[in-house]
Order: sequence, then structure tokens, then C-alpha cells
Amino acid sequence: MAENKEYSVKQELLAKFARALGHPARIAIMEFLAKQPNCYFGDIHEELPIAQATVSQHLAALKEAGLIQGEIETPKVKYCINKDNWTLASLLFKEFFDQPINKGSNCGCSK
Amino acid sequence: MAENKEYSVKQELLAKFARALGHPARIAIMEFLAKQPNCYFGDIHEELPIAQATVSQHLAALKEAGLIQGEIETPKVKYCINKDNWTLASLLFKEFFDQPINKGSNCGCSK
DNA sequence: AATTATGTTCGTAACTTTGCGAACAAATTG
DNA sequence: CAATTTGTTCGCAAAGTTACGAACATAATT
Repeated sequence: MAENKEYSVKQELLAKFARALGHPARIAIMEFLAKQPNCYFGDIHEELPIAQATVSQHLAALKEAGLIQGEIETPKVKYCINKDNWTLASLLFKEFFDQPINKGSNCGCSK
Repeated sequence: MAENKEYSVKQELLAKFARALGHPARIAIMEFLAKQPNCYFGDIHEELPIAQATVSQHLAALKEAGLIQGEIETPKVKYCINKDNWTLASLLFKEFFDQPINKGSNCGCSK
């Protein structure tokens, strides 16, 4: 940026992943999926304080962001974490948080 | 959750940080602030493809999430990263991405 | 005291998100 | 073949986000 005043691909991607994780229900869904041994789930909405239709929307959002992938086997659905993108997101966040931050000695900023 | 059907404090907090980072402008702002040596900045909107008023809103969002802190010294403003919360967020994301994910051998999920 | 510089806040418009119940879809059960 | 199960999609309402220009605030200059 700076010169061209645009966001970099990395910034856009990181923001996309962050946005996808920006709701407690989606965090909970990811954690739930991570715990499943066999890449399948049912009744996830029974674990959450929201209706099934809403869970479906959150799943769609996570899929849209590439964090999960799914396959329909009506009347059930198999969902699991997209490991490639999980790894990519993990890396981007790590890079982001590992960047050196200013050492402004006694940054007198109050809260 | 599971029993009480509620989100945990950690889930809420992680989601809050994720949400705050869920826009490329805010990613860019954080990266810009991280690079500053002296906990101060001006003209950040000249680095971004958005108006100054909009930058101000994004700054407010980051402050609201606790990721930055600021101090007015009119006509300028000092902003810097809130190191405590930066560290906390870093830890939460690390924990999240380091959680073991299902090993569902050949998870046959398509994309 | 007017001007300048720097940022915030206001008002507004367009759009997106969140959530739910109801309607729908598709395979399996009875 | 009707009923059941599982989950998606639709339609809608309420709320939040994003963006901007214009108005405002405050301190330093001129």
C-alpha cells in the first residue's frame, strides 16, 4: 500500500479469515468440528444457543471463507475443517501477531 | 457450552478480537501502528484508500476491541497498540489454531 | 482574533449480518 | 407411499457495518 493506497492480498485474506471467525457461534462450530473424530456431525445446533437454520447460515459463512468443507449425503451432511486453509489461516495469524511491534519505550498512552 | 448452550468467555473474546481484525483497513492500521517507532501517527489516512473520517471509525473499532489505545493531544492524537491485549489476542489465536483437529483419516469431503 | 492543522463526531445512505419460523428437499423408515 | 429425519433455503425484521462529506472541536500559528 502506501503508494497505491490499496490493501495487499495478504491483508485481504487475513481479514477474510478474521471476519469468518468473528462470531462466537462460528468459533464454537470450529472448535466442535475440530473435536470430531470422523469428519461428520449432526445436531450441532443442539450444542448452541441458536436455531438450526441459523447454524446452517454460520456453516455457509465458514465454508464461504474456506475454513470448512462439506459434502451432502442426505439427509445428513458431512462437514470438516479444510486443513489447507486452516493451516494457511494459522500461518497468517501467526505472522501477524509475531510482527515486531513498536518499542516506544514508555508509550504514555492511556486507555 | 453443550449443557448450558452458551458461549464461553474465551469464545466471546476470541470472536471479538477476530471481528475487530475482520476488515483489511483495520489489519492495515494495526500493521502500520506496529511499524511506528514512537507510538504516534498522523496522516494514516494517506496510506489507505479511505477517507479520514472512515479511518477514525476503524480506529474507534480497534480501540473498542481493546487492540489499541490512544491519547488526545490536540490537534494530534497518539495511538499505539495495547500490548497487553495484543498479547492476549495472540495467545487466544495461537491456542485456537494449535488445537488438535480431527484426524478423520481420509475425510472424503470435497470442497 | 482569524487561520491553519489535525482528527473526531454527525447525519445519512447503501449494504450486510444475525436470527427465526416456515417452507422445501431428499433419502430412509414404517 | 406416507411419515420421519436431517439439514438447507426463503422471507422477513431488526440491528450493525461501511463509507463519505460536512460540521465541529481544539491547539498552535500568523
